[in-house]
Amino acid sequence: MGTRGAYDVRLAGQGPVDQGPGRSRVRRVTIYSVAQACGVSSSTVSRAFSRPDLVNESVRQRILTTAAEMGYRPNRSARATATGRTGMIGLVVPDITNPFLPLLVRAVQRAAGLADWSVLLVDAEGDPTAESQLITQLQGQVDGLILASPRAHPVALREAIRDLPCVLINREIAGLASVICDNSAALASIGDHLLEMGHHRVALVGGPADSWVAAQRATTVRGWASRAGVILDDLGPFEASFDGGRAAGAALLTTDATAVFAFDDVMACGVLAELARRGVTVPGERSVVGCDDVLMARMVTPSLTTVTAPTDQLGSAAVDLLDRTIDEPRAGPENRTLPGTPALRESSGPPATP
Amino acid sequence: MGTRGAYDVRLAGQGPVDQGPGRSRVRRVTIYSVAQACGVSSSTVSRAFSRPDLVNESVRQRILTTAAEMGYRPNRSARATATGRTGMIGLVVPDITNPFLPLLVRAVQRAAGLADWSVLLVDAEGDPTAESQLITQLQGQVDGLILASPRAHPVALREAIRDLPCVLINREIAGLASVICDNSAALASIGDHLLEMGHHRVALVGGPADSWVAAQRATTVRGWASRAGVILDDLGPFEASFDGGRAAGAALLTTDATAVFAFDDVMACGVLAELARRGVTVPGERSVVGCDDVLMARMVTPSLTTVTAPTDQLGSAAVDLLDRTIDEPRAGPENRTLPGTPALRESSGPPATP
DNA sequence: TTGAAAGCGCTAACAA
DNA sequence: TTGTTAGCGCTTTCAA
Repeated sequence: MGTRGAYDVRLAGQGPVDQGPGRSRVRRVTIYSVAQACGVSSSTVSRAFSRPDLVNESVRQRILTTAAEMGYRPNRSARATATGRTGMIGLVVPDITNPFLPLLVRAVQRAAGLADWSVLLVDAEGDPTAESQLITQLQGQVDGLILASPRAHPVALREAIRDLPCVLINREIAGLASVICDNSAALASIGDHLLEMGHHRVALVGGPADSWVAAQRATTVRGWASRAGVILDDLGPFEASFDGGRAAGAALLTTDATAVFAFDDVMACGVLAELARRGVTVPGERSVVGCDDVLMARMVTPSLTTVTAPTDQLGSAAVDLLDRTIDEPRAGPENRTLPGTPALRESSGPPATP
Repeated sequence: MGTRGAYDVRLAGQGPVDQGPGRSRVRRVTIYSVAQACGVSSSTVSRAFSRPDLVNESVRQRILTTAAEMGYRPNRSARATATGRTGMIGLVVPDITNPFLPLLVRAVQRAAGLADWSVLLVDAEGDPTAESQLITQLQGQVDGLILASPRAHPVALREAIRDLPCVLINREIAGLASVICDNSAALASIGDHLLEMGHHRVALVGGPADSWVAAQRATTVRGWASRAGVILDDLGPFEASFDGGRAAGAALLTTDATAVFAFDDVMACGVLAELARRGVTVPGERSVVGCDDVLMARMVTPSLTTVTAPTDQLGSAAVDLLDRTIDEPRAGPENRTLPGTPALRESSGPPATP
């Protein structure tokens, strides 16, 4: 006799159901109780939910109705033990207080929800080594991983990931799938615009030295400057924070650059604040350009010229790639690139003609 | 013979283990493989991880070592089916792009992590009715719920929560546990400070009409004003957003108030921006006070006088209460109140004497 | 289209 | 302190 047989018998009985060791919850609604109420077998109820096509339409309707009446909710854990899939993906972010990340989190959650996935968010609180530890802890708890611009060392990352399907956002590591926001065209276009307005000397405020994104953006700006024949003051690296931006603002004033590309919007806000503190006008005396287009970029005064990241597409592309990686683990890692778009606002304008 | 017996036999055999229907993953490391490698029973391995005190020290060490070597990771889903506990809590936020929430999310995650809980973050994207739906979907997936300043209707909330243990943050609903940030003392103290500096007419920029927090803060400010004998211009309600703040800024200029309490920092930033746009100086012509002390409050120019919320304590108190609610479901709901603290910055000062 | 039965990996009574 | 065993709620063969 199978284990289930005994259970069925008990369920049919009158006495209180022994919920097993250590449990004393209210009797839960399971496929068995629904099955009994419908006069069908538990397998049919199971199928009604997970393989609806395999069940007679009218029977299915009946099951769905009574299940709803009884308040049945499939037990995800049980399903997970049976199928080997948890239906969850881990989303690891380096620092949830970075205002770009909530936008990305929302995008990922939305896309994941459409594919009926839950998202386990994990915040490394700005500590790169924590990233790999947290990933290790996610092993066995999720079906796959999305790592948003991870800062951890590639070797540590690989080790932590093991053979969990994984997609990177805004970072490339050989052998792993990734979704990249390419800001080169947008930054070049903003650069050209600055040039047209009369900026012939431009500064670059570099982000952290170990940041993949910072390196990308720096390369882009340097490339544009040399192509455009613009003198570039290469400042940094700075910490990618508001205070880092203030330091950069101070450094900027030691140069003759009339415009500046900051690593991201947060730093650009720091630059704006420092310039304001010192009575330097924007865009009159200096034009300031950010990157990402976080909510704050519209809120500061003057509002920030920046590059809008395609957050929603980044999120859904990441989920999409992860989906494939999970379904076909042996397919080579796919990489996708999405362009940012320029957003010209108040912080850029023609330089004051002295 | 129990189900396990058959499995053990198979494991001991040579042929490839049938991973069950639909599965073709690499053979996973389970307590059984570890047990076999150690020459102990699977229960001992299980205990070594979940009840270490019940296992002989030396045996335990051996198990832990070989488990680590083999790369064993406990399967949370299996544990969950067996114990009826998922080890996860759901954290529902009304709108993750509200800059106060990432701080709270981090606090909750940190506290939860210490209690060995994972956090399933769910974002209602600003839609109050979505909140209850999302909560319903969490049923059977989490052991408990933390609802951060939920906006949904109490009846809908109750229905969605059912008998899931639940703790509210910054909202009170009869019968549910809650953790509240009480800003009344801090706001009154800031108010007194304004008064001392010579502000005798003050405006209140109210948040959304259906917001519990907005109602609390409004009541507090009104109470302070009447006690202090200050004329209060009661503006609003406004949308709790940057643009709502701008609208409020415009409305503020129709009054003679020299200082303003905004519902929260985001709105205060909107007020600042609108005043700046119109060439009104802060704090010279108007003083502006926010609430929450989000990161942005330090970043704007002038920096924002506000009330600092005890984010970390809110998070750990919520987790703590949830812990109790889960362990003792029949204990009455506990409520805890934590005070905010005043943060005087640049946006408040003596009114210009014309 | 359905049901019986075995099994997912783990826990926890119970007995030894 | 350890092993035996039944069971958690679900999925999925296999046979009917």
